[in-house]
Order: sequence, then structure tokens, then C-alpha cells
Amino acid sequence: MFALVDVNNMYVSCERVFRPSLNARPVVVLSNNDGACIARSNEAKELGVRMAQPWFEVRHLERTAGLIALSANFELYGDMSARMMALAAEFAPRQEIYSIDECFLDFDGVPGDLAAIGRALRSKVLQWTGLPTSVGFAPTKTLAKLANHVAKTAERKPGSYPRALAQVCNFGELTAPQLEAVMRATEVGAVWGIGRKTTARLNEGGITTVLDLLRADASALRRQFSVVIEKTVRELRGTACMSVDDAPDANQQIMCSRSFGAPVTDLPTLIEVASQFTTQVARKLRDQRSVAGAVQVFIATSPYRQNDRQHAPSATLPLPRPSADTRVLIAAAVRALRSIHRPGFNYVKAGVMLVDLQPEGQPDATPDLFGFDPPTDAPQRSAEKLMTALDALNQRFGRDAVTVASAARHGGPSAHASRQERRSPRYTTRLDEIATARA
DNA sequence: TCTGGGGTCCTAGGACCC
DNA sequence: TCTGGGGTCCTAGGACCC
Repeated sequence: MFALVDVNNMYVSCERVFRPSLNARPVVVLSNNDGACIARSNEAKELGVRMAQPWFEVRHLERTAGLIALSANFELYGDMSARMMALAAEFAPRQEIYSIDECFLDFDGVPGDLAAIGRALRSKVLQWTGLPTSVGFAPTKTLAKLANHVAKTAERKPGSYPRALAQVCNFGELTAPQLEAVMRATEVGAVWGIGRKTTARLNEGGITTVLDLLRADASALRRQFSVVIEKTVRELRGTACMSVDDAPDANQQIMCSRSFGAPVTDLPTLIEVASQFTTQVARKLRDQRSVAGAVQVFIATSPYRQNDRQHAPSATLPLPRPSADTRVLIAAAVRALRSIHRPGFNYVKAGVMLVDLQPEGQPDATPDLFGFDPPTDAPQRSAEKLMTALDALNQRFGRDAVTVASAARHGGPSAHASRQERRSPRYTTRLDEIATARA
């Protein structure tokens, strides 16, 4: 049996832990540029705020309905996530961390009442971190996701499902007719892997509920869609096609991209931004002990600014030899950027992606054909030492304590800097932002 | 005025190999 | 004049996830 543990409205719940006055109020958390809503409390959902909805579209609810908006505080959420994951891991032999707020647990071979274990897990996480979770148990991952959906929905919308399924839902203890009723009451779009487009096409074919999908002809669906949906149907029928992977591979690509607070046209500013983004991805690259074979850069104008001429180029620059050296990667990113930038366009977004990742320390399989002076190991090793020292300094003295000059922030916050006007303190990771209690 | 960011996997089609 | 068959690799684009 598998479990899926998931924090309810993760980002909002993290904020509420340190500001209980947010409880029972409509709250949203905004994306990096205070641009769109990326998390909503149940009360905000009730007001009709949609996922990823632009903030300016719902801003009026601040006055009319008491909606509260906060800037995203990813440092806080990441730290809260780590605490929650560590607690959840104690309850099963294997854990797969699936996203910042979700993990799968594999209970294979664990005796006892799983629903009781689920409730114990839930209350421990709640007591130790303050985060409310939902837990779903089932024989496959897809069903466990569905059971979790039922647990959450039964809690949030009374009457949608039997009350007994709220918070912790174990499909394993339902009778066949009970399970069938649940499948009939659930829209097909709630299934993991069935997105917007597929839902629309399935609906056209008369498949609207999970029960419809479960009973459909899997091989016909495979022909019409792809092998992915066939696997989903098999999982819904109880055949496990996926296992809990507690040692996921390193990322195959690492990206940093962001919209600006204001449009940018000039190359020097874009170079500064690209250098900063590259600094971020390079550190992540070294964290996972990989090297990158190529650097990809893109810039884009805004499709929403209809009077602007549009330009959204990208370029990929292969490196002579794979590297994790921030200086090398920035040089490549800047060259790629220079090759695509055109003056006169209002760019509102940029991104840097590291691709062709490989584990570090592998023998150089393809030495540079044109490397007339092939680098010996000595400069290579000194570059690695430099990066190690850089990471250690920034770990100890704070991000960007030491950085490559082109990535240095000149003066105060610039116009293109991302807006974060409503960010809460990073209570758990910065000593000077720690929560204070008053008598 | 203001419209998220970071990932994965699958498929189709073209280039290329012998 | 007639012009194969089986395979790999790469890329772009699309769909999905949270």
C-alpha cells in the first residue's frame, strides 16, 4: 500500500503558523513579482480566486472581502517543507519527496491499521510544525493521489463525500460499492496525469467521471492519446505501474527565470540579470554534484503588451568541456545573450537554463578537438577549489556575500528587480528575522 | 500599470548509419 | 529505367505536474 501525504494550501498554511490572525481569513500568496496568486486559503477559493490568477484581477477583493495577499517567501516554505518531510519519513520504510508539499510513502510489509497510522502522522505533523495535511492510502500511486484528493475535498466541502473519508482516506478499507460511489462522484480531471486538454477530449468521448475512465478501453485510449493514459487507467484499476523512488536521479536541467518589475531594453541590465540567474543555477548545479554541457538563455517581451513589438529569442551555447564554474557559465550565458538581444524591444522576462548535465568528475570522454593547448588537471582543480570556497563563504555569510563582478547588484534595488512588497519574515532561517513573542 | 517558475516525459519527424 | 529496410540519435513541441 502507498500513501500520499500532502499539506493543505501549503504556502498559506506556512504563513498562518507564524501569524495565527490569518486563520479563517481569505489569504493568497503571490508569485515572485507579486504578479499572480500561487496559493489560496480555502476562504480565498470560496471567493472565486483561481490558481495563477493575476493579482490585479482580484485586488478589489482586498477592500470588498478582506482578502489578504502576501509575497512568496520560498525560504520559509522550503524550510517548513524539510521539517514536515522528516516527520512523515518516520512512519514508513520508504519515502519519495514528490514536491515541496507532497510525499509518497511505501507501506509495503507494514502491519497494522493504516488509517490509524495516517491519523497519527497527521497529528504529529500538525503538532510539531503547525501544518495541516491530508493523507490518502491505496494500492497504487495514482489511487493514493485520488484518495488524498477525496480526503481533502471531504474536509473542505461537506457533502461531497462521506464525512468519514475526511483528512485521512484509505481506499483499502472501502467496500466495492463504496469505492464505486467515490469514483462516480469524482470528475475525471481530478485524476493525476489527466490535465485540461485531455479532460476536454475525454469529455467529448463521453468520459466525465473517474468511473467512466476506469471502465474505458485502455488500448483504444492508448491509440487515441498516448501510453501515459493507458498506464493511468491500469493504475486506477489497481495494478501498480509505478513504485516509490526514494533516490531520485539528479535533475536533467536546472533553470532560473523571472519576470521583471519593469520592462528592460538595454543590454547591460540584461547582462547583470543573466549573470545573477547563472550564479543561482551554477550553485544548484554544484549542490547536486553535476557539470553542465551547455547553457541556454532566453529573453522575452510581453504578449500582454499588445502595442509592443514582440521578440522572444533563445540561444543554446555548448561549452568546450562540461563545467560547474560560475565564471565559465556566466561567460557563456553572456555570449548567448549578446547573440539574441536586439535593441528597442521591451523585454519583461529572462531565463538561464543549464542543460546536458552530467555527474561531476567523469573522465572527459570527448576532449576539445580544437583545444590546441588542452587544459591539464591543475587549472581544473584550482577552479573547483575556488568554487568550493565561494559556496562555503556564501553559506556562512549569506547569499551573494561573494559573487562574480558582472552579477553584483549596482546600487540599490533597480527598477527591474522583482517586487516583493508583502513578504513575511523568514522566521526559521534568519536569526534576525526570528519570530518574537510578547507577554 | 499589473498576467508564476521549475521541472518531467512522450511523440513525431528528420538526419544519419549500414 | 529500376532506387530497401532496419535501426539510432537528436530536436522541437506538447502535455502534464505542483
